[in-house]
Amino acid sequence: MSDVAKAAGVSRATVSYALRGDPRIAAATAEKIRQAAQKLHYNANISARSLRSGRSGIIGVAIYELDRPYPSEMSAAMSREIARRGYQPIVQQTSGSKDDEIMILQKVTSQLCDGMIFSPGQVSDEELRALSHGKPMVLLDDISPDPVFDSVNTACEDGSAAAVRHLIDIGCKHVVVVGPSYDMLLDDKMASSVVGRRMTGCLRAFEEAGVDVDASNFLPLEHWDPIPAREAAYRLLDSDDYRDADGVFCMTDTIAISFMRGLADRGVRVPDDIALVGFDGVTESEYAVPSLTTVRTDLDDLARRTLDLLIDRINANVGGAGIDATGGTGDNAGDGLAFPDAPQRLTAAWELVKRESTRR
Amino acid sequence: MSDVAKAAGVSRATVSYALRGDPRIAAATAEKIRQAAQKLHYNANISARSLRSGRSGIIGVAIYELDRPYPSEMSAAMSREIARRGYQPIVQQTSGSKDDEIMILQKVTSQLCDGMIFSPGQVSDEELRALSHGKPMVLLDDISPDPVFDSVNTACEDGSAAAVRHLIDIGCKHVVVVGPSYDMLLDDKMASSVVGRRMTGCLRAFEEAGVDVDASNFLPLEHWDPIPAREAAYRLLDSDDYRDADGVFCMTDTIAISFMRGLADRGVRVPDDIALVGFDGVTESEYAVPSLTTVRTDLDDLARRTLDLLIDRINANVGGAGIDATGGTGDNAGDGLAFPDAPQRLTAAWELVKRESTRR
DNA sequence: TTGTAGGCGTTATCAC
DNA sequence: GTGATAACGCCTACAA
Repeated sequence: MSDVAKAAGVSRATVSYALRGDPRIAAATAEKIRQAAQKLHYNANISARSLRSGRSGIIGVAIYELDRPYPSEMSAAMSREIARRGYQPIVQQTSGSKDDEIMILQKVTSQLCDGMIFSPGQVSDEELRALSHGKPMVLLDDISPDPVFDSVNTACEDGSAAAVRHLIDIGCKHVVVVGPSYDMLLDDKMASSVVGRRMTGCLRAFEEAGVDVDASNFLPLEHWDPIPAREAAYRLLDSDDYRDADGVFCMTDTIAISFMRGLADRGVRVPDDIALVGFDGVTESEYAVPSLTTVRTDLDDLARRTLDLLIDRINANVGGAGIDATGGTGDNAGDGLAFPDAPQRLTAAWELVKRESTRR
Repeated sequence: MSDVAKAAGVSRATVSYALRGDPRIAAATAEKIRQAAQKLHYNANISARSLRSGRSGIIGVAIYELDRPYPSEMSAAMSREIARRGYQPIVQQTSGSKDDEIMILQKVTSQLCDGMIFSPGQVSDEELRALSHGKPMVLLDDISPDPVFDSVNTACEDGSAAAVRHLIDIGCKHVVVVGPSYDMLLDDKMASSVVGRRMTGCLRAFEEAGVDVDASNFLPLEHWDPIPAREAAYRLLDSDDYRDADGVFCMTDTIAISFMRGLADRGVRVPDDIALVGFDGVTESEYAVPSLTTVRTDLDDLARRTLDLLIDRINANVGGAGIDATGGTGDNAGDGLAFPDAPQRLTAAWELVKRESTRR
């Protein structure tokens, strides 16, 4: 910074002001400084800035299973939206264990980032509050009963209901939901977990159609992974309970595609013998053979809503403008409106995309 | 840190030493300090550490198109391996433009990270050197003629040759390679680009089989994306040049799966009418119907080799041990061997996985 | 084996 | 509108 100051014939403080677009600096001076910085390949040191001001201009995304289509497409959408708002995105994988989630939050995200987007796996809301160090955080698909943070959710209930309704509409007599166990109905987490809310949606659709529901309408999956999902198809075909199943709703596209592969292993035709619906709307679902009907979450809308919330909180924290005065289109939803302190809870746009797997 | 020092009854310096496992501190003292830190939820501030020592304990992965299966599976593998070695992984998406790649390197990766793993799109090796600020970097699939950095590559030539050979072996009379254009042979970048090297492998296989090659053996693709790949299938079927094509090698699995979808749109059967081979070995390839024969890159091996190189360079930079004395299994390949200064160039393990798409 | 002191590159608070 | 100066929290000679 000293070098730039010298080259531009000003003091270091002036360089700092000019580079961050402080209006106090004369336009001509600022331009001269910017050019000097450019020529010297100068870039402000993030560590120093963060140490001194507590702001880094970085927003972090921490997500489970970066190698699966849905999380990776979601991270990509978040990254794009973060960059569009003049922040630097970083993505981190929370590979399952609770300790790992905690470590990521402690060691990098909460320290380095001005705000975080987190898809909680194991950590509770209360623990998160302690780990957040007071930094703004928006949670994804967090359904805890009394939320501590803003959150944006996928349309678990409505989406699942639409999926099951669609199967019934096309004439399925025995619809099976792959993922949750029937016993879950007894669970007190029905309202506070993603599975529970999706199951609730399914039940609503069954009820509206006048379908009586029992254990034979659910095929539980220990892990929502490709291998168990593929094997679940064998279980469906081998068990008497599901013998007349003619429609299946899988709780994620990845499950649906693996399940479909399992059906293909046994020569069962989709949609002729069994119709199939997924959830997420990953790219893959469009290119599968047959292409997969699915409840598509609008990831761009999800990202937009998430960042609306997060950036409002970040600005509320300091009561000022963003760190990068040059970058922003500055549409921080709701200018001038005081941001409410109570955690907000939004739902991303979605649609039922009808494709070959339910074409009859 | 002062609080921890007070709680443990030592000075701040002692806390710093103890927490990083400096052998000078007595084991009992160190333990006492660790417990105090734990109780107070103390974590060293990365910004301050990085500012003072130049080391952050973070390794960055910068990669193109985080929302595609191959890059996302690769990032996940890298993240796991980075964590396994006691560093914190962060992933960034370089969404295409050269400016974006530069910005990512300038603004965060090169500043914040002790080392970087980069899959270069538009930026030249020389530009990278300037942007790296002397920090170690390992490139992925960088084939520049005189490399500046270590790199780890996929088996472009051998893998492609194996793919084409396999198609010929199962009896294909007219093999078409989807991706590069025949004109590329005239290009001087044959040896220094991924496409070029994969094409070279194809040509070798053709030659070894005594097959004469012309433009009808190549179906060029403007962008290696699903939509153009799907349409490429229509082009193949509609053009007289490819009328008798009975085997297709696609340069990535994503292309192959989209291409296969295009064939299905026209009712062409795989493998009966046309056999198909992909490249990468993404999870999706195993669950496609029919499952896809592919040249699978061993991502764990790729990650291992990449981090062997990178961590050796990081340690050479400071001539010491890793930042986290507790974390490492410490198998930094080749103990005691002086690390050569010349850029290394390694190739990841791979295998041809034969599946239904070439079963005849 | 432990304590002391100075500085890493910024930004914020003052004067001017 | 600009310049001097003191922190931010940590690391590391060096002294004890």
